[in-house]
Amino acid sequence: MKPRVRFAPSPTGYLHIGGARTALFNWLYARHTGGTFVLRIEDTDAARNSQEAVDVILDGLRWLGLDWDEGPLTGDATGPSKGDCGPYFQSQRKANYQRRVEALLSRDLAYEHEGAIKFRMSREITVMQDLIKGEVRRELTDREAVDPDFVIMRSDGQPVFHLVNVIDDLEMNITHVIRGEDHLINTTKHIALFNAFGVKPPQYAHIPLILNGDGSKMSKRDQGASLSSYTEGGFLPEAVINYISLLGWSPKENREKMSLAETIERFDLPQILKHNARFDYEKLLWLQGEYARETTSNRFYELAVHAFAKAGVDTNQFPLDFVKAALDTCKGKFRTFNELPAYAGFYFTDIIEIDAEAAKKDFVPENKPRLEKLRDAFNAAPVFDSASLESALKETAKTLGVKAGVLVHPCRLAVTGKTSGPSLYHLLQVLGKERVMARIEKAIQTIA
RNA sequence: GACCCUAUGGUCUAGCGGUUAGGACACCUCCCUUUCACGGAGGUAGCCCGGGUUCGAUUCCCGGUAGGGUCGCCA
Repeated sequence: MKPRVRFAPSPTGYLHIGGARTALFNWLYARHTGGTFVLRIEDTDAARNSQEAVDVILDGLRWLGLDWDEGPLTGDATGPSKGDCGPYFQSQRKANYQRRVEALLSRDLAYEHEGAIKFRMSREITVMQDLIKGEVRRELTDREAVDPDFVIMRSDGQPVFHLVNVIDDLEMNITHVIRGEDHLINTTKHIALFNAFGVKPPQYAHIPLILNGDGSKMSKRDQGASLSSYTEGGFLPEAVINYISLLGWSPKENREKMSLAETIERFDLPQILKHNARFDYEKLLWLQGEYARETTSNRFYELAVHAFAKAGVDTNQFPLDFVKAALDTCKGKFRTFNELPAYAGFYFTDIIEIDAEAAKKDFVPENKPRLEKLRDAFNAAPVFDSASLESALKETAKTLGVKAGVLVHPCRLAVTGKTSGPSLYHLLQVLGKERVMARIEKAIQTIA
């Protein structure tokens, strides 16, 4: 039988990076084995659910490219879905839970207590086989020793997580439960419930957690905790996927940067690590830079233009050829697209901001005649292209008896306002003679 | 407090009963270069501690310590 796995998030208004990684591992396992990836929304807690919160999850998974074979098509709990095991919203499965609870009640496997329904839990030591952790023997905690039974239906008639999770996994024929290690201890309850329903439990694979860089628990507000920090942070989904796939899983053979196809090919449960991983933002940035460098032209332009738009710069005000040429000089030189407006904003404004520190160093009196000479040389260049400008600058430097860098730095500062950026000669060509001459002239004027 | 999981450089990891303990990110140096980035060449840095098993433990076992998780009419 082909594996059936599921990602069963609760709509809380954001998608945690750890949740995204759980979804990824489930998805990878399904794709690797030719199995089925089911998306189920655990919205039993009506108080904190909304369609918007569900959309955050659906949009996040779509952005990552984690398509589901069964599950909702929209964030509307009563809306359309695909697959034969629906509804895929727990809020729409009340009747199933009710029926199951009654079955337990009738067999005295559950009982009413203060209006709630409690499940009769065994006091025996539970031994379970986890695909990742191996054999886990669980004794009762001190509280469980007092009362091992647990609530499966609240006094207001709402079913509780443990119950619905098990019933849905059972009714959706889930074969492998791949979930965070925070559920490891819950598993004894789940196995007991499966047994009570007379069904063999699925196989469990508890994956390690993702912690902050300092080893503390990663909560909502921490850097990188929410998937939205990447979707809005100028990241490429393939970079995020690649990075989180490496957290708690190893492809062996010293591989780091891998295509999705290769990850699917290599992914399997036995290679999942047992220990938690810390989130390393720098390494993510490195992968992001690698992938950004490789983006195809049109996608690159699209993402770049979007990044400028977010920063309040409408590149559509400029000729398309100019925009493309400008962006071409930036490719491979930054990491997240959100860095781009600061990196290349000088192309799209006439009011450039000059780095004050750099100005103190480069806009000094002795550089004034040099910049004037350079201006004249540029002005006299037969063609205003990178090659001509480069030779014009180098000739000027030679004439002045200085190294090229002596002219390069003030020139860059004059036309971009910054000390680093795209290749100087290329950016000069893209900027065009008119803008370049004006900016150099302006810089000359500011020097006493 | 009880119960559970885990432990290789700062981080992600490979690995093994005998290895110069490998790779990647980050960091440092140098080269390339107009800057930055890329690329290239080097470098600093690691098997948590204590017992045991063994001719020999980073590797196997036990204990400790540390980190993480769970103990809800949340999911």
